[in-house]
Amino acid sequence: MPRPTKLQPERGDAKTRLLEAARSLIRTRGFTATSVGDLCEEAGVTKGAFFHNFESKEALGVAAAHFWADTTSAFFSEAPYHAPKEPLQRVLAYIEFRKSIIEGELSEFTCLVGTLVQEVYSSSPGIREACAESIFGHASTLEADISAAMQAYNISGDFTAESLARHTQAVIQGAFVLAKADNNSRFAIESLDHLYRDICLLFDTPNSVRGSS
Amino acid sequence: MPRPTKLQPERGDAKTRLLEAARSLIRTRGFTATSVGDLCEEAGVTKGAFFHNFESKEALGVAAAHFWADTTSAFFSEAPYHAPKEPLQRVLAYIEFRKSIIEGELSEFTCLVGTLVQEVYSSSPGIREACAESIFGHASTLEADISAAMQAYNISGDFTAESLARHTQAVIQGAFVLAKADNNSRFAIESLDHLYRDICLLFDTPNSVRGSS
DNA sequence: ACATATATACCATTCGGTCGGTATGTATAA
DNA sequence: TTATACATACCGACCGAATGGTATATATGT
Repeated sequence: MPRPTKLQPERGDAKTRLLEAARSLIRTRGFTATSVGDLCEEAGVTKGAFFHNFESKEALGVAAAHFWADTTSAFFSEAPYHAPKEPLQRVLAYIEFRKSIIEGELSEFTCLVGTLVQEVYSSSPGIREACAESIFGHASTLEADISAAMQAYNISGDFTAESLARHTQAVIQGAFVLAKADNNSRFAIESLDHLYRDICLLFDTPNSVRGSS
Repeated sequence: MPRPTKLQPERGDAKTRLLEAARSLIRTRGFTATSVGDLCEEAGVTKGAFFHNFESKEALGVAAAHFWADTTSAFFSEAPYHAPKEPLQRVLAYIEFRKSIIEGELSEFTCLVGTLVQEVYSSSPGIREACAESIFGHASTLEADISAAMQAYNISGDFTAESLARHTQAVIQGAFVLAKADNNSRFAIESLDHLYRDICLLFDTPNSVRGSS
């Protein structure tokens, strides 16, 4: 049973606070550069609480990736881009929504698991796998709309709903890399505009083979 | 004047060996998780040599990013994708070339500066800037061909040669993130296929406005 | 000889992690 | 109710190892 901590009871239980601290600090500094002490300080918790709730720093990394998957999937499932009646419009609305949430500090809109997996893919299989679940799990939430759009437009190119869903995530992840390099969000927006245009073309041109059968 | 080291003279001077060690280790473990001791061991060099050649670990990070920019720009300028006579074909050949060099271990084909900048964009402005120079510098090498192709096909959409060049790099960087999450190169290839198709559509459809003036 | 390049011993600090202890909640039973 | 018993959650001092960095010595090329 979680319980408010003694030190700062108003902030809730230690585990959640540590996961929130991890989300914030890892997005800013990276996983390795974030020490257990940093996390405890940010969470207002002691090391005892840390190692009571997590077996190791790596276990916190895995938990942070799961926490990210859970919170983001709730966030996206409640987002307004599901409203349009046409499936293609929902896909395009998703991209517009992704653009709209690019605001404020880089560490506030970039992806925790994308950063995390680049850093530890080789040294921590557990974290890598949890990140993969988050990324590809989110991608899969787009598949139904893409698939319906492909049927509606009678598309039968040499790609699939799954591959296009994954590609959108690749563009988004790459957009974040460019944004961090540029220390500015403008090129991330720019790439999402390219993605938007590319998907329009994919669904609205003679080049995307429209079968007649 | 560089000089072969005493310990392993056949491997050349310490500075170059440290930069090569950095390229390899940082791509595998990340920057923070790579210690100065690790670098020295991998390079077959002592700490004295390290701090003689680099003022600090961060300075090595900056130098490693410049080293990456130099070696990759030489590599790409000699690559065969410049051969086609049509500019659009050169752009497409570039993407095919990028696909063709996705081979072997993840740490052998992924991008040093893309990984590096995700990790330290906030904590080390010097490294961030060096990474940005490498990424956007490489993107700019594509601009002439894209621009020429846009003129040849009389394209006047709401994008530019610069933006498309950057977008290709976003896709490539994102493809590497997905590859690391999946611990496999297949989805990286898949995204480059999407990029290839998208560029074909962009240059070969009624949807890309072909002005008559 | 003299500047440069490499080697080695060493230092203060920080790291992830451990451990004994305390405070709080809950189940049981008189 | 109240006393007892036990489990859970948190605290904070402490540990050995590793960290980035320094100081000094030595080797090499001109």
